Amino acid sequence: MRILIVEDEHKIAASLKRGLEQESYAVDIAHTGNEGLDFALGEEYDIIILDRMLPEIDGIEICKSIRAEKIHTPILLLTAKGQTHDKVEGLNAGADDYLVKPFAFEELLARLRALQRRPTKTLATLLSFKDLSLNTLTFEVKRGNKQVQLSGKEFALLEFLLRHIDQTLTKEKIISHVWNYEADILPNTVEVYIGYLRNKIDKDFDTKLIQTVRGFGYKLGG
Amino acid sequence: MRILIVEDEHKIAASLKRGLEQESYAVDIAHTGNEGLDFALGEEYDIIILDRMLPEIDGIEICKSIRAEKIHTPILLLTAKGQTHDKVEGLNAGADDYLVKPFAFEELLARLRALQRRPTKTLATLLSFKDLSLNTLTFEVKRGNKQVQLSGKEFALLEFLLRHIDQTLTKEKIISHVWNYEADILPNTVEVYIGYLRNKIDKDFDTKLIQTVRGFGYKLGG
DNA sequence: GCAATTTTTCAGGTTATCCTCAGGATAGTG
DNA sequence: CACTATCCTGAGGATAACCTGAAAAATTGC
Repeated sequence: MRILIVEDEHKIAASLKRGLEQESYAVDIAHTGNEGLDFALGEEYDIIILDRMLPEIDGIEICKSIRAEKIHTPILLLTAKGQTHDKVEGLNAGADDYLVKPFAFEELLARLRALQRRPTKTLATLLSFKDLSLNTLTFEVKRGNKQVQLSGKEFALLEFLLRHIDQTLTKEKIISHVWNYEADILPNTVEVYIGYLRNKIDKDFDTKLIQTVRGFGYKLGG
Repeated sequence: MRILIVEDEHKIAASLKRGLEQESYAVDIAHTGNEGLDFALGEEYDIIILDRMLPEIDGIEICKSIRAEKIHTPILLLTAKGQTHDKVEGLNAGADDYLVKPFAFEELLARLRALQRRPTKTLATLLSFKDLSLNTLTFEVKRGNKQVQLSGKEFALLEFLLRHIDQTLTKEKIISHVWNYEADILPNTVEVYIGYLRNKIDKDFDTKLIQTVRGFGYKLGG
């Protein structure tokens, strides 16, 4: 189990590290927010312990940044105040649990164990068809063994196609599931996006997966 | 994937929307129960997130109303209290899952993914007569075990015939149902399309399914 | 605030589909 | 059988569906 601690007070950080290593965790320490973010993005941790109050950046911001990078590692937020207001803010920012300072070390251990029990990693949904695959957790898309880079809308459209493999989907249906209410989208926009997907997914391959069913819509097939 | 959020607290709703859009969901927001019900009945959603406590109507009531309209979209109920009593009530009303506020955003994501993994109830869409079948969801048409490729109008005409199996349909009736009102269509056009259908459906088979009732119209029979 | 990316619209070319027409086939009637 | 209303069908122009390059509009990142 690998743990990252982001905490500016050196003494506290060091004592946590010692205690956790005693429990056979592998511990890294970052003393500033930026450093912490670098570690979190660069290495793979099983849990991140994040202080709410940091010199440069707010812990909440770090938390948001980590989530924005699609990293779903469980985050435990440490905070000096115990107001529920703070708690809600932290949870909304993407933290998984929340501990008020000062705390008993045993309490921390218990929370860490609870976070580890959480089945977050098993939740990845893998959608696939033939040699095309899409991971809704990591946003990775592959055709064959080649990684494909998609934009947000392209991804959403492909996900919708993959969730309805044996159906022919009309442009209207696609619009109503991939776009929201206030988006007023022309059918042609769907055609354009299908074109983009074809360029990225079908262009370099012999078997074309995205099929046009003239008069009805589109479907995955081949 | 399209999500409806019914939540009266604007801040929470907005922050959820932002977070979910980051995850490539298409999100609509309703701030009152009535508005939420309108959205749920009028649009197609893949998931509905429903706050338990709403100003006008109780979330539970919205939930019941949605189910009463035969809409089987997965519903996730948000509630401030964590009493099991509430939980049971929510699930009885037709909710599929249940989350206590405040919650970690990651937790919400996990629940949503779980709800999406459920097999969606697809309503029966198969029209058939003898060994002829038509699927309105996939737009597939089969005669015997042979797939038949129809154009849009041909499909619409055959669907109309299949929905009125015992009736003899006049050309006028066919025109007014298969074409739209302002379309000014000659009766001969129907004859032409009946011909197209016969070529694709009856030509290679001994028993002819499309019958002419001279002076009155056409019907499926044989 | 500016550059880069993404989203959306627009205008064009291409092609299957749609629809009409005209002439031929067929069924019903006297 | 002849006559007529009705139906069938091959041919072809009009139409609408689809694709695509490019540019406008919106969004994001620095």
